Amino acid sequence: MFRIGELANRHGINTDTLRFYEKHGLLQPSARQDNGYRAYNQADDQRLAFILRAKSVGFSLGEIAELLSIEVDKANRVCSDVKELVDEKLVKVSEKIAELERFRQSLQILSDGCCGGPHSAEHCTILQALESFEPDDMQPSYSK
Amino acid sequence: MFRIGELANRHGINTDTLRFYEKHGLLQPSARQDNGYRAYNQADDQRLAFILRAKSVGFSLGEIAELLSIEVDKANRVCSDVKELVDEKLVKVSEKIAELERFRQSLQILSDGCCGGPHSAEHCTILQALESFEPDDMQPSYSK
DNA sequence: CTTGACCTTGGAGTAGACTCTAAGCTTTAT
DNA sequence: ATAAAGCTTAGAGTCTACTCCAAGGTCAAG
Repeated sequence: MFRIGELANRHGINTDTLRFYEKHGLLQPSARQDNGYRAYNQADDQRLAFILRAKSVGFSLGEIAELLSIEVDKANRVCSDVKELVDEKLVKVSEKIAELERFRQSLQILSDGCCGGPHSAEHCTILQALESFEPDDMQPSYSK
Repeated sequence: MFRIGELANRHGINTDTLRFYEKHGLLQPSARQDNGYRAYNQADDQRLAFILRAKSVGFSLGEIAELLSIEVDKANRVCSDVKELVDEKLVKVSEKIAELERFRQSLQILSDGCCGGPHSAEHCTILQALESFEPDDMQPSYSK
């Protein structure tokens, strides 16, 4: 049995985080001591580890709640239930990467076009681009 | 001279967004009509276009405020002031991409290991990984 | 018996970028 | 004349994942 501070410490997180997870239904302590202190057992510890691993691969707390609901009812769930969640997340992450890649390329084009020197910014190509170019003008041209 | 609705319409945004930008110092209407309505002129329109272009390449509103402060004082600023902001953003975006790439690879490994079929989730490799693997186990192994 | 570390609760604050609501005035169209 | 559309304001709500705060109870050490 661990108290909240011990459990938090074992996992390198804050006690507030544990109370936050509890409030959001991710991790209920299995019991309370007579004095009202939260009492976590081995299973709670493992559940927390599950949560933190899921977080480390990018799942949001909402998605983790879904994963947990399958985990606790494994016997009545199938692989495709689980894989579906992973694959949906894979799509979301890939889309976000694609968006950021577009940003990165636009920024790179802006950066490359600017001398970055001590000249007056009045003719700075970056500002000129932001003043009047269309977004398309900041896309890379694969044709050249 | 445009009223708030016209300006919002021309740029495909919400009037609330315009008021929000105003409150946050990004875009002040150059005048007010006698009835109190906001009156935007050509310069305001161009400033808004600048803001939206900067947004489209990934700048946050705070970063855009910095760009605007250089833009309006161009004559006394230099290229390196501008390029610095772009390059800092480039670093932030690249770091975020790197993080998401790690997520993507971990998720891909989880997905690849699972049959995704109608079998009981009791032996699902994804759940097993989240139950007991160390985060490193979900990194790709470049050695193979 | 006091100090300090730990625990409890409810609730507020943070960041970012809006989005919505309420109550009310103005303008435009019928 | 009236209804619909548009404008005003201040302020609240949304989402995510915490993080902090206040006021107070509990427990071990010195």
